[in-house]
Amino acid sequence: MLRINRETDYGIVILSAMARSPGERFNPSRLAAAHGLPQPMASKVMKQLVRAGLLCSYRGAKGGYGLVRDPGEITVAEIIEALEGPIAFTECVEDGTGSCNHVDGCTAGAIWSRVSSVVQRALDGVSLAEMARPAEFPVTVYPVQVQWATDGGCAGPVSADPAKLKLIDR
Amino acid sequence: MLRINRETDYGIVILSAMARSPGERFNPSRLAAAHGLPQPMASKVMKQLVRAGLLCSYRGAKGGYGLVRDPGEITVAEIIEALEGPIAFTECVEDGTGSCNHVDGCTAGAIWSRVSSVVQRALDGVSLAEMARPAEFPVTVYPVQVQWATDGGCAGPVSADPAKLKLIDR
DNA sequence: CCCAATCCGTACCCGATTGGTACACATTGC
DNA sequence: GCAATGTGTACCAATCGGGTACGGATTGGG
Repeated sequence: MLRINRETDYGIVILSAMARSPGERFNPSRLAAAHGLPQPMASKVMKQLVRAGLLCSYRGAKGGYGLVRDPGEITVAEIIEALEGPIAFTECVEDGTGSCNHVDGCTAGAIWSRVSSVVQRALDGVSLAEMARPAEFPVTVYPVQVQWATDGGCAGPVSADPAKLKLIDR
Repeated sequence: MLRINRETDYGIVILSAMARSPGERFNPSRLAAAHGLPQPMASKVMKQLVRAGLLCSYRGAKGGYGLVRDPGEITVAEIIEALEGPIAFTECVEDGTGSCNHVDGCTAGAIWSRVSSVVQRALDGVSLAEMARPAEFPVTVYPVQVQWATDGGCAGPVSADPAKLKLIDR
C-alpha cells in the first residue's frame, strides 16, 4: 500500500492535461471524456483544486477552469496536499506533537517525521510540468508560451499569492 | 493522508520493543498489555511478520516469538513491505508496467516510480534499531549483547537467509 | 500421558472511508 | 431569457481497515 487515492490520481491526470496547453480554459466534462474518467469526479476534483488555489474558475457560459500558476512552479507535493491533506505517515507526525498518544513506549515519532520530510522533499522536487511531459525532462526551463492570468480574470475569491505569479511574454 | 496503516504502526511498536531486548522470546498478549494495544491485533501482526521472515515462532508452552536478525540489520522498508506490500504510490508503479491501463494520456508513471524509489531509499536507510532508540542515534554500531538464533531454534519453516544472520559474541 | 500454555488458521463483523451519483441553485454570455 | 457552465449539498454503495471469535495443532512440564 502507501497509495495515493484515486481522487489525487485523477487530479494529477487533469492538471497534467491542463499543463500541456496552459492558458486555455478547460471544463470537467470534456477533460473527463478525453481521458476516460468519470465526469462528476473530474468536477469534484477541480472544485477542490480551486479551493486550494491551484486552479481558478470562470463561471457561466464559456466558463471553465484555468491554471493559476506556471506548471513549472507547481509541485506535486502541493497537488497531493491539496487533494489529500498534509503528507504525514502517521497521526503523530501530522498533529506535530512528535509523541504518541495511543501507544505506551512508542519511540517512532522522531523517525516518522524524518521519513515524512524526506518524502515531502522528494515530492517538492517534482513539478507539474515534469509530470505532464516526463520525456522532455530534465530541461532547464519549461517553455511556456502564454501570458498568465494575472489580469484579474482570476482575482476574485481565489487566494493565490500574486507574488508567485510568473508573467511570461513573448 | 499518505498514511501507513495501523497494523504497520503496531508492527513497528512491537518490533521496537523486541529490539530493545533482542534474543528474548515475546508473546503477543504480554506485548499488547505492555504497550496498550489490542491483543488479537498483536497476534495478527506477529504472525504476518513470521511469514515475512522477520520473526521466528516457537510453539507450545514457553513458546513465543523472537527476532530473526540483528535489529540493526532490519530496515523500516522491510517492515512496511512485510505488513502492507510493496511500496508504490500508484498501481502502475506496483505492477511494473510503468504505463497506465486506466486513463488515456496519463504520463505520470515515470515520475511516480521515481518518487516511489526515493521513498524506498529513505525507508531503507532507517534500521529497526534506530526506530527503537532514536535518541541514541547516530551511533556506529548497535550494541547487541546476545547471540543470534542461528542455532537451529528457528531453522524450521522460516525462510530467513542465513547469510544475512550476524553472530555477535562477547 | 495428560494438561496447560502457546502459536496457527480461518472466518466473521462492523464502521469508516472511498469512489461515485444526483439535483437544485447561482452565474455568466449571447 | 435561455443555455452553458460552475457550486454546494446531500446521498449511496462497495470496499477495506480494524477488530473479534473460535477451534485446532504443537510443545513443555508434572
